Amino acid sequence: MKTIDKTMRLLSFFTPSQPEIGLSELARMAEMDKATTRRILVSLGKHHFIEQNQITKAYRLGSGFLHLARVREATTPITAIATQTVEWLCDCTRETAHASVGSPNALITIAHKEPQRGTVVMIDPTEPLPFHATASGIVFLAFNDADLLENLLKKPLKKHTDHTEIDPDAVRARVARARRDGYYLNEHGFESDVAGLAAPYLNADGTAAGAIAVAMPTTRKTDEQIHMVKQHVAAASARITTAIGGVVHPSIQKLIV
Amino acid sequence: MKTIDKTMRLLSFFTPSQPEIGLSELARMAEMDKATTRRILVSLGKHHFIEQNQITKAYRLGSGFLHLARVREATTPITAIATQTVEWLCDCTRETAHASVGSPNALITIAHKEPQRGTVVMIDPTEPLPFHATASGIVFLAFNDADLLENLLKKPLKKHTDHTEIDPDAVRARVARARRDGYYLNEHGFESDVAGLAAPYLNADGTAAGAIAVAMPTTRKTDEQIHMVKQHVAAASARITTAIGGVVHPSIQKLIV
DNA sequence: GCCAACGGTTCACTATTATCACCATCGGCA
DNA sequence: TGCCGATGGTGATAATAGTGAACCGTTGGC
Repeated sequence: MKTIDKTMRLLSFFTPSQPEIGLSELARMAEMDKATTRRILVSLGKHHFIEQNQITKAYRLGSGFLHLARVREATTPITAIATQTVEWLCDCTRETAHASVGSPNALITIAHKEPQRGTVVMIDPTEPLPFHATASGIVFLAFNDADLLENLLKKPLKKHTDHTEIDPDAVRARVARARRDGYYLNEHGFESDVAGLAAPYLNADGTAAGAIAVAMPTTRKTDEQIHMVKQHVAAASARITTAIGGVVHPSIQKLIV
Repeated sequence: MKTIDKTMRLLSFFTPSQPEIGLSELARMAEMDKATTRRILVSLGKHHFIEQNQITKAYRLGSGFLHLARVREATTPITAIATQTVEWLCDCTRETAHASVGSPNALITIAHKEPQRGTVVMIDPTEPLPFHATASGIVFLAFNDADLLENLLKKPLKKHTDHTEIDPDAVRARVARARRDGYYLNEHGFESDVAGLAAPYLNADGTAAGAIAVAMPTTRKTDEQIHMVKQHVAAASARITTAIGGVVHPSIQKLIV
């Protein structure tokens, strides 16, 4: 079904930071012919999945997704569950908590909460989380098809801080460790002086649907703190997994007291 | 792009009341071959737009829509605007207010609020609003392609109450009146003893994106009440239209004091 | 007033997708 | 028990669909 693959590929280029894209630019990004690109966009437009800015002629996502997201949420209320769980996690750990779902190129934040205290990590919920540079990304890769990881490593990885790991083999090792441990602790990978501890939540088929994580200043990173956060993140992960009909992975189960 | 048409057609059968559908049933509903249906579903699944219940083997919408809906909302924050405006409308009129967006077969509620008082109309936000039986539906049809109306009238219309209008010509007349007036007042069409007054909000190209409405018990329907509600609904409509980059239609503009 | 880039379109060419007949499996029912 | 009719799922050929280089008209910068 190559037509569908191309269609979905096109959709994946629309992001919060680039929500409107012109025809030529989109064709270039997707490495497709302009004519093909346009035909797909027009087709999607007929079904309200794409709209066009009448002035700039740029294309943007349509209202159809609003509708389907509501239907999806009616079946599997992941946003609702995640919001609750993130609140609980933030209250327990007194650190910033956030949950995200997978998309082709990154994780998208669906819920977040910062605690009431002096120094906290602030999160921009519209910013996609790159797989290789975040704890959430590593655990997501660890509990997904190996193809996703390998496709990611084909292209050179972006350095978000001086400490971002961009060596493919090192990333593979991190993913392997996350798979073994059921969680991952990442430091300075996405933002300097921030440590993230994440665990995935799983679909019924055992693949990761997304990840839940705690982000804290590295200055507060002690063994006791990590131990405490790890247990709470694992519990939060298990809670969401169960709620969406998944089976909690043994490596996560054993982290919970 | 027939493949895309078929794909989107399949997606349109997933509704809050029927969020999981088996292969044979879906193929029958869409009047497609089982093999074709399955290939499309598998393709969508690869991109996380469809998931399968491992036990019942039924298909449901995937998490991809969550992500795209967030991107869409980042561009055109219609849900956020609608939520605010519905609150304002409810507070002003002291009646139930709700906003909805168009989908292929009905309108989907994206925001609603009931006022604090004795007798109010209660709304189930998961229930799709049929075009022909609601004030919102009539105004949505009035400010959309005539094809949508004609396709709807091809099939026999469903009677939701004893008073639901199901005669095609009568529905055409109602739509024409809504187009002329910029609003529509519907009584007993969807629920007995409820009157709905709706106005559309428009995209930049002049077509309706959705509708905003007030629902009240028919017992409170007086000329002054209707007049007051009409003005507020028109103002709310104009507010949303402007916020999403549309141009307020003259017939709606003239309703605003 | 040129050039380069844009959005959009065309039509000969070529690839993809549909269909039917098929299989394995499940759950009732006698 | 074994049959029936339903389900999910599959594969090879026939039929239909999608592709893309080259094109047009416009816009905006230099």
